[in-house]
Amino acid sequence: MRIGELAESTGVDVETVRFYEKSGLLPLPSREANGYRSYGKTHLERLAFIRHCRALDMPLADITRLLNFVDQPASDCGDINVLVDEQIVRVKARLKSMRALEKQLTVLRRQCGEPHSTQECGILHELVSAAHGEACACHAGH
Amino acid sequence: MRIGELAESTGVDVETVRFYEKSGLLPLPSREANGYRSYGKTHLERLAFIRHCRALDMPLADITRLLNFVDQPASDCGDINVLVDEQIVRVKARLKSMRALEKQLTVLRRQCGEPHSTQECGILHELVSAAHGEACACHAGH
DNA sequence: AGAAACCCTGTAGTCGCTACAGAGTCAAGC
DNA sequence: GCTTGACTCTGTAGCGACTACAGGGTTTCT
Repeated sequence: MRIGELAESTGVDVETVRFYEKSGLLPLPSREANGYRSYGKTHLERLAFIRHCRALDMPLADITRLLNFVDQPASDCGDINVLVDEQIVRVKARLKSMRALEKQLTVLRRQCGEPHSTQECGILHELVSAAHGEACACHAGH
Repeated sequence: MRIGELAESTGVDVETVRFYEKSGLLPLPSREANGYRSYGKTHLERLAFIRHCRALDMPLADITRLLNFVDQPASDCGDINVLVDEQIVRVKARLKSMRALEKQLTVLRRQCGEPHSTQECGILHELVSAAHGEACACHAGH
């Protein structure tokens, strides 16, 4: 299988496949006589694994560690739990701040219904008031 | 006011202040005889404005546009609404995918309660099954 | 006087790709 | 046989928003 086919069947960009190889996530494939990369089933599975982890927003460094576990079936899996737990903590934290962010933005958006001169724009007024150290509606309630 | 004081009173890193200057967000300050940057109240307010916008996760390019509006008080503010609306759309979309992500991760985490051999780890099993194109619990229900 | 804390410029690193530039290879159509 | 187009190769640079030096100069405190 050439790189284009591998990329196609995993929904990954060709450049990204080469990037994963360079980053050490994908093992070096064998080469055809012309120098083209030649992939097998194991590469396909490994790439699918990587994409699945990426869909869970795991950093590549963590995926590397997971792949090491996959390659050593006899090792203890305790660190895998830790790794997933850390990821959950990260996501939860981001989620919390995103929720606050959404609220702040909608409050801010309400400051200006109809377009008018910038001078009277409630949104800008809000943003500028922060610059004066005043309380602003969008960041008022923590 | 020197750069350290400015950074301190806005909660911004000194390097970040210089970065904002280089990016054209902060106007060039005057310099002391020794070459040190010298800031005034306007810089302080502008920097606070920038940080407030960044707290709303706006890209620097959008903040630049907002600052242009601030500098032209007579202009129409219609584009400001558009800008904020776009930001809200971005945040809502990210929020949605983050929520799905959290769910997927907690499902995944449940696959492995107690540490044991990697071979039997439910988490790895889930992740690997995706590599075989099978349905996985964490990405099962869309 | 000497050390710590500040300031300067400029460059490189982070993360996970993405987008070239410039070249070689291959299959199909005319 | 020759061109066109699609594929592949390597290597490097760019994104966004910083962060972290390296290698110097200046100020401030003791």
